[in-house]
Amino acid sequence: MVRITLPDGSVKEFASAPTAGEVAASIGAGLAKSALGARVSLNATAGELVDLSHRIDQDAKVAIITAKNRDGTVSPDALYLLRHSCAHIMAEAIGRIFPGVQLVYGPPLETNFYYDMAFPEGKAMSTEDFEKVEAEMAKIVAENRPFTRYDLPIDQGMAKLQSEGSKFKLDNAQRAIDAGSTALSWYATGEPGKNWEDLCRGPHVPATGKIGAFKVLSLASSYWKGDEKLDRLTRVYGTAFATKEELESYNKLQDEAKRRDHRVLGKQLRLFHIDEMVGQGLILWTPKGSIVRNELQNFIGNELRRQGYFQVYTPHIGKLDLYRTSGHFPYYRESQYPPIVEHDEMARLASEGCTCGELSNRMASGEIDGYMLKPMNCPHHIRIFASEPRSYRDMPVRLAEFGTVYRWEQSGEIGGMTRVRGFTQDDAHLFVREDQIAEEVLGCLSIVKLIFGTLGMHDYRVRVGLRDPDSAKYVGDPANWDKAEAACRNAAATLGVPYSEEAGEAAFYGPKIDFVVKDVIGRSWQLGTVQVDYNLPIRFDLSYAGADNKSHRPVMIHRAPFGSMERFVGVLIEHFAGAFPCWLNPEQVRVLPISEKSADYANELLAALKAKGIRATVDHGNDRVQAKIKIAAEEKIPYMAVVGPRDAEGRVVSVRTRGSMTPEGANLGEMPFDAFVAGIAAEIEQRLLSGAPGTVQANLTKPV
RNA sequence: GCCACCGUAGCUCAGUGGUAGAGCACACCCUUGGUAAGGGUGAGGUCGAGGGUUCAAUCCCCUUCGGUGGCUCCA
Repeated sequence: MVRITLPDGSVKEFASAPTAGEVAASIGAGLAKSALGARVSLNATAGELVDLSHRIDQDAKVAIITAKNRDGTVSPDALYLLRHSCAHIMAEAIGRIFPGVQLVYGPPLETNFYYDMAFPEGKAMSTEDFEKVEAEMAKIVAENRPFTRYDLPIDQGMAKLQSEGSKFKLDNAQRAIDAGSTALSWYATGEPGKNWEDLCRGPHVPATGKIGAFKVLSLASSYWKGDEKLDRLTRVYGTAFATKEELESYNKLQDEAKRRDHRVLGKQLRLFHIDEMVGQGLILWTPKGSIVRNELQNFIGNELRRQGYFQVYTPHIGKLDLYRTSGHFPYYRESQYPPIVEHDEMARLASEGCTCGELSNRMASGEIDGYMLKPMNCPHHIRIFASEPRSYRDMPVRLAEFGTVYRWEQSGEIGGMTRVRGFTQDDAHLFVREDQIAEEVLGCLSIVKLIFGTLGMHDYRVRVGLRDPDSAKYVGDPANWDKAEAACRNAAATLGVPYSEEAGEAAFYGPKIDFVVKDVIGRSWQLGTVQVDYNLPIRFDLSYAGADNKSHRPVMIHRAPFGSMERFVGVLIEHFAGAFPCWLNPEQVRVLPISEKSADYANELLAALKAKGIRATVDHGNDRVQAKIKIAAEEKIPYMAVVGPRDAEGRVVSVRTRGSMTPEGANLGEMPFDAFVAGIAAEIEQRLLSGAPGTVQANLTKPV
């Protein structure tokens, strides 16, 4: 007797061990038909995802997986099964088109799946083959062949793999054995021995026909086991859903993501430019993007003054010796631009016949000096701190600078504004007494909180990087580490958002708090960071005079709430989909005269707006208003002031937003001339988000 | 850095072994129109760069630069 408990709490009893499919059938024929798999739990855990053919030989909780949950939401388990199964179908299809392809590994992912394969020498798949592959896949799906599992004991299974001669599958099997598997399983798409099959631990949907919709997405390369020294593989991405509708909405989402992509919007809205002639990964801030950046810098600058920071300026280069002391040179040589050597030195070395290799070595050893583009701002700031004697009364000393740094990123990693070779950090270094760490870290976080709150960015992750207790790579006194870690943890807790503590994620010099956001295509980016540092003060032998008249070592806090201006603005473009709130927007109001007859009134409004420091223009073109509206809306200008003879007569403006796609909804109606100007000014002054209470938009649309 | 794909007008893209096309943007003219594109005319390209094959290359081949998607990396 096997007792099966269903999710609603009801219990079914079976005389002999049923398969998951039989359990489904016992509940109803409809369920049996739509079932894709089951989740079986022997204890209180979430349980294991299994095939419908899986036999349940003891009492268990069983949930039958169908494409949609009972509440109509899409089941992640169902997608997992569909995609895992579709990976097999795609592999079979590709195998038909490219005989001799070796399979490596094909897992399902969050929104898609891939299959890594090794193509025979000289053969390669291209995106042009996608149609052919999809056509083959469609055939396999139409044949509705069952996924049939069979198990072999390890020795037989390994012998089978040996004879087939795939080192990749042999390795997969070996890893499964190492992980404790007692048998190896295969899945045939149809009949074992007759149809296509793959070593696979499963589970799968019952038959190929369950794949309602699929698509081959893209082609990429990967390394076997992610190791660049091992075989290079071809990775084919695809995705699958239970229905065509789901695939369509997935496609729509991808299009939407593309529309929000900061690289696309940045070009469309002329926010920044990357120029071949200037160099990869080097951002040129155009006038419009510069306005956004400037507003952000002013915003944070105000807060820094309030918190007692001192603004400093430092040059873009520094002597190699500075970086030998800080430890950046030569150890991080790979990620820095090569050093700059002076004319005389170069001439002398050339006459000696010094090779590049020698030059490099002699620089590393300190025999030759030169300058380096700064990879970080801290060394310069440290020298400012060290430039005068410091007393415990002066502490903390907070030095802030929008400092531009340069790093040599691999060419394949550079892209858009989020990964660049030159970027400006909203950097600051706080030189603090040990007893001030906790409070100062809190102060740093309050800035981050203010920024994220003001910009309405709530979808971020906080990571507290702690030291790995088993590692000896960390510098400093363990007792200090404990205190610093506690300070970071407590500070993170004040943010009111969930945070994760990650052991081993600390820098070697101290613990840190990182803020991580995702971009539209799901890539994670670290933005702001706060790091406690015990190391650099030692390397630079920093000190201050204590109350006891003895010399004490300060602790440094590195912090950059935005991270880098480039990356932050890139993420911000995507966050707002280019529609910046009024205070950040390059153009805040566009005045749209109905015709030339209203030109004077339009100019009067423009002058009044400009007098308040509002960024406004007039569209005096001979287009009709409809066209002017379309242009302004496409430029994502928050407010349009439509003015015609009626408005001039009543001294009002007709306000419209770039608003929604419903034209009527974006037309806000009339507002007195002075109230409009004052309303916009107030909205900017308070840095309100678009549509937030207090904005012109909200005031005009609020119910009477 | 590695692999695949891509590079044609300011932008988005079509196209061909016989020296190029659309839409939008731009300029000018007509139109003065009340909430997401009125109409006409025109200008604009060394087809990313260098080399090769060919009677002939934007198209085929090689190299190079740049972009995209991944992999690897990221103090």
